[in-house]
Amino acid sequence: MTQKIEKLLKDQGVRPTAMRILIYKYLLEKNVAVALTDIENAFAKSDRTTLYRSVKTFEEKGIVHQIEDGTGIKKYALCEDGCNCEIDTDLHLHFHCSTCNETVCLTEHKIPHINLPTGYTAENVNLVVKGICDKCSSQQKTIR
Amino acid sequence: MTQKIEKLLKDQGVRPTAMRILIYKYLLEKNVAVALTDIENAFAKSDRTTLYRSVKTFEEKGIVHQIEDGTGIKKYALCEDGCNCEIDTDLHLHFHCSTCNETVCLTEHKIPHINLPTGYTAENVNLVVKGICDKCSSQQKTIR
DNA sequence: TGTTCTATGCAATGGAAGTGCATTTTGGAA
DNA sequence: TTCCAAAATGCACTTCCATTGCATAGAACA
Repeated sequence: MTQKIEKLLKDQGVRPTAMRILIYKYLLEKNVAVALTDIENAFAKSDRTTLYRSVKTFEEKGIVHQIEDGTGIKKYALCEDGCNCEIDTDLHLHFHCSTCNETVCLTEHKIPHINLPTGYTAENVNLVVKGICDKCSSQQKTIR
Repeated sequence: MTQKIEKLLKDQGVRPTAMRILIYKYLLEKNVAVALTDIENAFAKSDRTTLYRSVKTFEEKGIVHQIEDGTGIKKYALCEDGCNCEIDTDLHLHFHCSTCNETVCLTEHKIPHINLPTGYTAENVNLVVKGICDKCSSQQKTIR
């Protein structure tokens, strides 16, 4: 496992330090997009700056992508296999649950093509749906 | 003009103070979504808190809507006539220009219906396209 | 006119992102 | 193996924006 991650990081041109491997593992086991603060809380021993810069590096090397989920807090999630973060092919929508406050990547849901007025050029599309996620809505049912 | 705004505010249950009328006028003449800082710069005389709370009140009363354009800075724009900020009817997309840094509401462009996985309920949809706006792209042409 | 509710202004707080610099660690060359 | 240079880490700050508490000014209404 660790070796796989190590190889993966190396392949992307990122030195597989102990901390980075841990961060990668953390992102892997969380299936939601996480904020820097989340990572910080998970690794109280490490400094925020290290985490910040590690994630930044991951982002530059195409290992994670940043998500703006409308909360104003930047979230990060691992890219899918073969993701180039390219417009019209890789862009999926994100769902932000207003109950549990988690943001998930709905990678199978591609963003439909958007027609813009003349003169406008799109470089990036960000689609966030806010509502209640499946976990929260099923919990609600159970309680009642 | 001022009287129209005054009536409009009253109708929405907002006391039409001098400051609020000015803010409303400002939002009206800007056809882009503005940040609190923008309003602050436009009215250096007034306190940031006043502006903050005025806009907040506007938002609560359905006079403006808040926009998350992916910059992490909250933007505000006047609601269209008859806008209820309702899903599937009023939701339009926003365009953020990475050159001039302005965010416009493309109100005529409604967001296509999104199919979510089972268990997910949508309350709100936010679609932001980032790229170059018409003004900036035509300027570029002119320069070259 | 007086009372009460609302709006305003000032000061301060808090959260998150980002930077500069010193120190440690790591990988590779000698 | 040892040493050097580059990269990573940790600490201390800074900045920017959002938000709140409290005291004061102002408006509406009895």
